[in-house]
Amino acid sequence: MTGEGGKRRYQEIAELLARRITGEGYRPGDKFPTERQISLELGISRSLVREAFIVLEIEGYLDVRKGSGSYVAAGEKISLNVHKPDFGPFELLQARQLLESSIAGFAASTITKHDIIKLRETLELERKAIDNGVEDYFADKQFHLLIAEATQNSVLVDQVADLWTKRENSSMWARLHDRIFDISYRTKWLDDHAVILEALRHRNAEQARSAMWQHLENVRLTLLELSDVGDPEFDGYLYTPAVASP
Amino acid sequence: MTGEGGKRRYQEIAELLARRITGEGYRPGDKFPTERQISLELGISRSLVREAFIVLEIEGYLDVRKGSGSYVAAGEKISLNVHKPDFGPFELLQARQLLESSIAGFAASTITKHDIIKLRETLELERKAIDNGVEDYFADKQFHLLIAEATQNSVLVDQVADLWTKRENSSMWARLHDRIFDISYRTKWLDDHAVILEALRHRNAEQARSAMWQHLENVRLTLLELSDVGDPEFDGYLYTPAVASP
DNA sequence: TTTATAAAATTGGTTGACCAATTTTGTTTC
DNA sequence: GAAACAAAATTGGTCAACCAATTTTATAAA
Repeated sequence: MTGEGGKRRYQEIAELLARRITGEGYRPGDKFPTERQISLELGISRSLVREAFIVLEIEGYLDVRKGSGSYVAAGEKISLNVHKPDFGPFELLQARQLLESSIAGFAASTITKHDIIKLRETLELERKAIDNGVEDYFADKQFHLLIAEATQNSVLVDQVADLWTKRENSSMWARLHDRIFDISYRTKWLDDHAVILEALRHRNAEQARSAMWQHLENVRLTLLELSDVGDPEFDGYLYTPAVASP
Repeated sequence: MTGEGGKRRYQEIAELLARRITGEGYRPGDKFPTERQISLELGISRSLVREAFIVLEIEGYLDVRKGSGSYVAAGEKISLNVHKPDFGPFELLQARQLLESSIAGFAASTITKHDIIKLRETLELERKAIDNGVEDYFADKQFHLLIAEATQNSVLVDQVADLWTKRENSSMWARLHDRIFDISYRTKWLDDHAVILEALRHRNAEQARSAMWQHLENVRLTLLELSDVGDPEFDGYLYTPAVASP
């Protein structure tokens, strides 16, 4: 705790002032000396005092108000909001439609026999999952990632994986997932996947691109139906289908 | 105790930087940009950045050393990003060519007057940077990010930002950057940017897509010339130009 | 070439000056 | 005397300049 010669100056000042707050009968709401008063008293610059005040503020000792002064706080530590942005389902789908359709088109020119085999296996896995009433979307995700891998470009794989991470972290998407009981649409999406794979197998870029686009458009339309349009965060009307060049 | 509008400035900056540390693949011990670099990047004074650094140090994100710099600290706050993938320059360029050309095409249909103004300002900033012999690529990056923002889709912005993060973390790219002395090609790239902006201004999707593709193709060709083809990690022959549908 | 040393550049540390929001004080008006 | 308004003082907010520790680079010696 102490003894380290390399301790930063503002820390020492902060500890000194913290002791003063806890030990000299200050009560929450009481006015604390101003930055200038402390700097004058300790014979140091105000910036240094200010840095110490910042420590005391996030530690929950002080409440600093511009133009007014600093006041003793109740003692709740301030926590940083490090949360990553929360993307809406339809904003995500618009982005996926644009990016993944391009990726599928490119993959048609780079896909290998091995990629096709793995895609076929994943498609079979999807079919079984639906037959067995499995709820998760593991195979679905796997299918889309495999297409990215078929480009032989790990940046594109990483980008698609990131899109799925964004989906999994989307609070709105989670809410939407709870409303989905019917699984009839899953067979429809499975058919979509089969069409995509067939286009890739023929190395037909335009068909692959178009099939992926249509697949995500089908997903979008289904989600639009299943959505609670009354939800204030509903973003289905904000994001229209995306194409690189109409 | 919620997100009141009157949040203090240093706290917002601290949160921004904390997100950067947790979200951009930083590992304990990694060097973090200096106070001056951040202040320049964000266009604020160093004191403000310094206050944010103090918060980050207290919260266990950073380890600040006088005369040396700031380093990502080891602690529970830092998620163990065990793997920090290192992408090659040409693999990155191939991905960017595919994705950013699609994004530029889409942006042509969504761009606003305000977006165009900001793009024009950034273009002017690029011109001045070249005239003054500024070495960094800040304005270049800004231009590409603004095009993503012109789609009005924050997912696409985040994806493009991720591409630039990958570039900044690329060891091979850093090595390549050191070999580049001539700046004649920068005026060429500036012209490319002007062409892209002009296509966007006319809301011509196909031209915008094509212009962005050609721009990144020009970058690729230049880098191919400047590369040390003897480097065992040189990946220039592995990744050919990418198109969604030829 | 390797090592030792000094100069230069870079980095965080500190300070004082000025800006903007708030509070206090003074003046006017009824 | 009370209320309304304006002026002044006080407060934290922001900035640019300079200081000191460290690192990097250049130079000299072995």
